[in-house]
Amino acid sequence: MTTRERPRDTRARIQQVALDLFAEHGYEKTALREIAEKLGVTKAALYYHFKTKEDILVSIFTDSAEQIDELIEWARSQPPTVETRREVIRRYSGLMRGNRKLLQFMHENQPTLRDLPIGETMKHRMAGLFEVLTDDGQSLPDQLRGRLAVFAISFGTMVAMSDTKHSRDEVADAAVEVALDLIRG
Amino acid sequence: MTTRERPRDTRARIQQVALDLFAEHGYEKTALREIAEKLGVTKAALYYHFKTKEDILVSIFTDSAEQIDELIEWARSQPPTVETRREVIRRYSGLMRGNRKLLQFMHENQPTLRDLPIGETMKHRMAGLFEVLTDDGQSLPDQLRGRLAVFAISFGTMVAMSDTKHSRDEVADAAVEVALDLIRG
DNA sequence: GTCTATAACTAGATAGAC
DNA sequence: GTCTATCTAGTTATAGAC
Repeated sequence: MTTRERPRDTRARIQQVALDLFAEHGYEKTALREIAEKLGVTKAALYYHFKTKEDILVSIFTDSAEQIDELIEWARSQPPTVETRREVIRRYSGLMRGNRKLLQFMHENQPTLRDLPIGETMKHRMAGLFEVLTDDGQSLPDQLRGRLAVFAISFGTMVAMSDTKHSRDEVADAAVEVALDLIRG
Repeated sequence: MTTRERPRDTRARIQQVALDLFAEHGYEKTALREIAEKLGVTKAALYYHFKTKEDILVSIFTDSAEQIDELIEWARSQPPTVETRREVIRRYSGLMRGNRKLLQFMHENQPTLRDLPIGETMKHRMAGLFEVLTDDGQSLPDQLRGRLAVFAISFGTMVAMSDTKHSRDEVADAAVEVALDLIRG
C-alpha cells in the first residue's frame, strides 16, 4: 500500500491503447512507437511494464478471455440438452456484445495468435465451446451447424450489414435467432 | 516475340512460392529474402518482376480471384430464384475446393488485404456475392443466413474438423448441405 | 534478365542516468 | 517509472556489373 503514489495503472492503459491499435490495424502493423506516442511516453517505458511486444498481445488476450472459459465450465456442469446449448449461444452473444473491441481484436489477429504459444490455448478453448454445442451422435452437417452457430454470433456482432438500415443490436439479435436455429437435437 | 528465350515463367514461379509462404505465415511475416531463397535467386531478381512486395500480394489476388467475378456475373444473368442461389453455392464450393491454397491465403491475409487499395475490390466482390444470394424482401435473419452460407463453404473447405474421422471432402460436402439449407425463399 | 553490392531505413530491444 | 541514447538485426529498395 506504500508503493503506489501517482504512477498507477500505466500497465492497464498500455493494454487499452494496444487493444485499440491491434484491433484497428493488426499486431504486425502496429509499432511500439505508435503505442508510446498515444500514451505520451517513450518506447522504453513500455519495456518496464512488458518484456516484449508479443507480451502485450498475449496479456490482453489472457486477461480478457476467461469469461469464455467460465461459460464453457458452466455448460459442462449442465445436462447436455438442446436447451443448454441454446443458453450457451445466448450467453455467448451477451459476452460478445459487451466486448466488441476484444472480438474485433481476436478476429483481426487470429492468424497471428494462432502461431503463438497461446494459439494452443485458443484452439482448446474453441474446441471446448464446440464440444458443448455438439456431440458425436450428430450427423456431420449438424456438427458443422453447431460450429457455425458460434461464428454466426461473432459475425453478427461485428460485421455491420452493408446497408445501414439496421442497427448493430438488430443484427446481433438476428444473429442469435440464426444461431439458435442452427443448434439441433 | 523476340525477347523470350528460356527464362519465362519466373514471374509465375515467384507468385507460386509467395502464395505458399503468404498462406502459411502471412504477408508481414514473410521476408522477400525467404521467397528469393526458395527460388534460388536473389532479392534483386524479385524487383525485376515486381515493383514492390505489395505488388506481389496484389498480383496473386487479382490474377486468381476473377473466377468469383465470373460466378457473380453468371448469377446476375439468371432469374433471382432460390434455385439460382443454390447453384451459386454449389459452384462457389467447387471453386473453393479447387483453390484451397488461395482460400487459405485470403483468409490468412484478410486484414492486410483489407487495408490495401485492393481491399475495396474485395469488399465489392463480397457485396456482389451477398447481393445475388439475398434480397431486401427477406427478413433480417434470412439475409444473415445467406451471408453465413458463403462463410459455411469457406469454413468447411478450409477448417478440418478437430476429430480426424472425416475427410476434407466429407466435410466440404457437409458444408454444402448446411449452406444450401441456409438459402431460403 | 539476372546478379552483386550496398544504400537507406525502420523495427524491436537494452543500458544506464535521473 | 520514465527518460536519452544506442544497438542489433532485419527489411525494402536501388545502382550498376555481367
